[in-house]
Amino acid sequence: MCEDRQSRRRRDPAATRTALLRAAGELFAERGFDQTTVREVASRAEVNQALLFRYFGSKQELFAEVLSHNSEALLDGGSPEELPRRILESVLSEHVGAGTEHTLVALLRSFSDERAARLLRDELGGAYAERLARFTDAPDAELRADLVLAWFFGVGMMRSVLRKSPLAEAPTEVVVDHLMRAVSLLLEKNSPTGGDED
Amino acid sequence: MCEDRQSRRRRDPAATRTALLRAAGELFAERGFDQTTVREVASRAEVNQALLFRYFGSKQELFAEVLSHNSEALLDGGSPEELPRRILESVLSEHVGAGTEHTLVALLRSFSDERAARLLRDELGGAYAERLARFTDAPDAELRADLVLAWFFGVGMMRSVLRKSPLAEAPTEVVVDHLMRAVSLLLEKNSPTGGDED
DNA sequence: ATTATCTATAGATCTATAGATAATGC
DNA sequence: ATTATCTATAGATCTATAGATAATGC
Repeated sequence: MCEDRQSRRRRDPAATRTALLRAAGELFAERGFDQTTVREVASRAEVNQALLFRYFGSKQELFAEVLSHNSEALLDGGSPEELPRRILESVLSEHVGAGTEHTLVALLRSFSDERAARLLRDELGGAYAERLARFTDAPDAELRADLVLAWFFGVGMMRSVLRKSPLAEAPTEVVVDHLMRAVSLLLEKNSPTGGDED
Repeated sequence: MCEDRQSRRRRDPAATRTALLRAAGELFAERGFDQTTVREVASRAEVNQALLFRYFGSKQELFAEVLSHNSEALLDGGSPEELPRRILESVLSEHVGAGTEHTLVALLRSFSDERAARLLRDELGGAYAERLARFTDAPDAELRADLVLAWFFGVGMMRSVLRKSPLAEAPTEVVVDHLMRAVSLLLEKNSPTGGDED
């Protein structure tokens, strides 16, 4: 019998690519790398599944592109002093929404995948931590930055991924306040002319 | 032709069960829930794969049992005052090793799986956070406990799962010192009679 | 006789590719 | 003519189960 076939999409490579990237961003954020299938991505993008491979080569390369795309926007999207707060708010908000860049939740949901983890460690972790390290002149600045980043990720994980109460229900500002207070301890700058230290 | 079959294991239900639990604990810690297959578990336990289902019903139930088993040991395994430090050390150490109870790394690697996440949120998260909340009498004690737990998990994740430098190479004591200092801020007790704290 | 252990496989995935079809650009 | 899009499927998983086999306990 004549199955009704998918109506053929208009030829528009750029739009197809963009649609795939966007759908992938949403789905990775909703389910993580593992649990997202290429068929779901294609389906949400309203694109044939084979095109995903034509444009990105593999599911993993697609993920890498999503991550670097979204991270650039976050790292360079505002004043440097506000970066810690911006990262924090990105992992706290789960509005996997409309036009704007996605949150870091995609990343948080993908920690457990070996291949995704390598990307995180090598490309992203480095970029975020390096920026945070600039906030302090302590000799172990990079370690402190890692600890702060780990906190942000951990909180985002428990709140947006795990949805543990009461953290999941707490107002963003309350969470941000608590964290920023403790973080300023770790990342404070001791002015070289002899400020006090902890 | 006559394939050489698996030599039949001695009948010992208790030992079989234990072997499966132990192998599962190791593998979940090494690879997480998703990436661990029941065949690997059975193989490491030197047990036929079908027995896993006989004894635990499903992969998910096996995971639940591993988690609760390991957590009990951690929660009740020492002085209450030392609990934060014990949790922290558990996520920092990755010695997925011999006889002793496993670390929490199994848990950390499984955040992204929906089914595993439910277990974490409902059973474990609750137990750990509740214990931590006892350390402070702040009105938002439970939220603070969540934030501390999130930090521990986040640090464990970046160190043991992601293996990000320099965090992955830092000595345990250094990491513990940094965290415990900041944590004492969040969990301090303002004794009503006005003694000194921490 | 009971039941722990094992074999074999159903059934349900999922990624990736080869090659057919048809819309565009020259 | 070129190449974006689509069909169909190979090939490789993985969980779970039905039923055969054999070790134990009475």
